[in-house]
Amino acid sequence: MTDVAQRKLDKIARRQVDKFDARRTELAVATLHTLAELGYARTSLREIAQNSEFSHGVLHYYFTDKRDLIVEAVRQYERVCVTKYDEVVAHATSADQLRDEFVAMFFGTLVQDATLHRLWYDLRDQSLYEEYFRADVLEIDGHREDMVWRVISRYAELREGTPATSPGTAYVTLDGIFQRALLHHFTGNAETVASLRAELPGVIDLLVA
Amino acid sequence: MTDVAQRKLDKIARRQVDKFDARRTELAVATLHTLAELGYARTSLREIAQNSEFSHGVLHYYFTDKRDLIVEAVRQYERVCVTKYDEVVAHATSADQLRDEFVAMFFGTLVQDATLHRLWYDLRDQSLYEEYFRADVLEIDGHREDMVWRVISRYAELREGTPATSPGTAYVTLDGIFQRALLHHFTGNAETVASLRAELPGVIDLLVA
DNA sequence: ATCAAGGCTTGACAGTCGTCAAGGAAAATC
DNA sequence: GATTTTCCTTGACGACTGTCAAGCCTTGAT
Repeated sequence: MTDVAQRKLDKIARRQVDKFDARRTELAVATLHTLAELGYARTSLREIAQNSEFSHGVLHYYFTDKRDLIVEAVRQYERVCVTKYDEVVAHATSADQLRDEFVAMFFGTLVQDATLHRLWYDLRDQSLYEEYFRADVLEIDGHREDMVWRVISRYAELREGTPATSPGTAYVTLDGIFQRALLHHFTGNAETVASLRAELPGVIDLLVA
Repeated sequence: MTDVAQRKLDKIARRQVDKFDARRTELAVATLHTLAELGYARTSLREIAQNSEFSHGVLHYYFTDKRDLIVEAVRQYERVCVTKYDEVVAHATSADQLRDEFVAMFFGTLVQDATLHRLWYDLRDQSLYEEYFRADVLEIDGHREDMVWRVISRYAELREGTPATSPGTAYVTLDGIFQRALLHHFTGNAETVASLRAELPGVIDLLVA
């Protein structure tokens, strides 16, 4: 086989692989939405397929089994959710501005992406029962911690102070507030969410005092 | 019917009710253990029955359906887990003692009752998907917050200071640390758990500074 | 134009689920 | 001791699950 022919075949192969991967992520996204809507416990392959434009059989063409599919959906989640606050950090010129915009985005995504956040906590806890995607969960959790730390350390910088806690503690504190706000958001308990929002600036200050 | 006969009947009726309730809680406890072991997603009625001394049919004699059973199991969890730290608070005579014993019990129950704690987070998140036991979850969450607040406010008292946050913020901070420690405990990541333990006293001080 | 390969649908499989009815065993009542 | 009531088991039902094989349709290569 000539070099030219070889290169041509490679190109074709690559195109096929690209197409294959594109379909995989397409189906992984459909899976993510289904999971966010129904939760891990009640998500079935047929339900996932109904949220895509294909039939249920196709899932076993692109994925070896359900686990493979869910792992891919989890990784898809990661791509969506771990750089949320970076633009806020990037263009904030004062501490107050950073804090206010962070709070706004914090509660903005809480409402806007509520089902997706609900899913994250579901998946993180499921990983305590089934090991198969725990590594991915830990990786995402680390990225979330990094994301929070970029905000807090930048805020300390603008305040000309230093963080009062480790990155891990800062993360779990803000994440705990987020979880609680999410619970009361789904309960329809708007005033509790509002009071959490009112408290958040003070907590941030506590983390850098 | 004479008064005596009436009272006798009442007594019998009460005994039957007591017996009925005793069986109910017995089965609810079996349900709780099954849930802790398998998680909400994979817990079936037949599996629950196998963790009791009865067959699967009996569950529909004492409970109207699966939801009824799970609600009762959730309430059973509440009875177990929301007074853990009260004895520590009661007999601590110095701030340092209270803090040290709290930390010890915090990480003691983390390891000892790990599967039960894992279940709590599972149930709390499931209540975001299905509303039927959300009220119970909110009630338990409130009791956990109260429990933490009894510790923190007493600690502040012994330190002759005042809490630096609201009860809610204090709770979610400690709970966030607990969740993270639980995750790394199940992962087998002992050094991360140890470093969270080393950090905890500092966080407590931060909450009352 | 023919043929092979890839992409997708359909339908079936074995297993599990919650639910419930029929009936046996045990206990309480008379 | 006989009879009614309570308690529990067994087995079945329809629905739903993940998985997979058979085959159709489309696409691209020759």
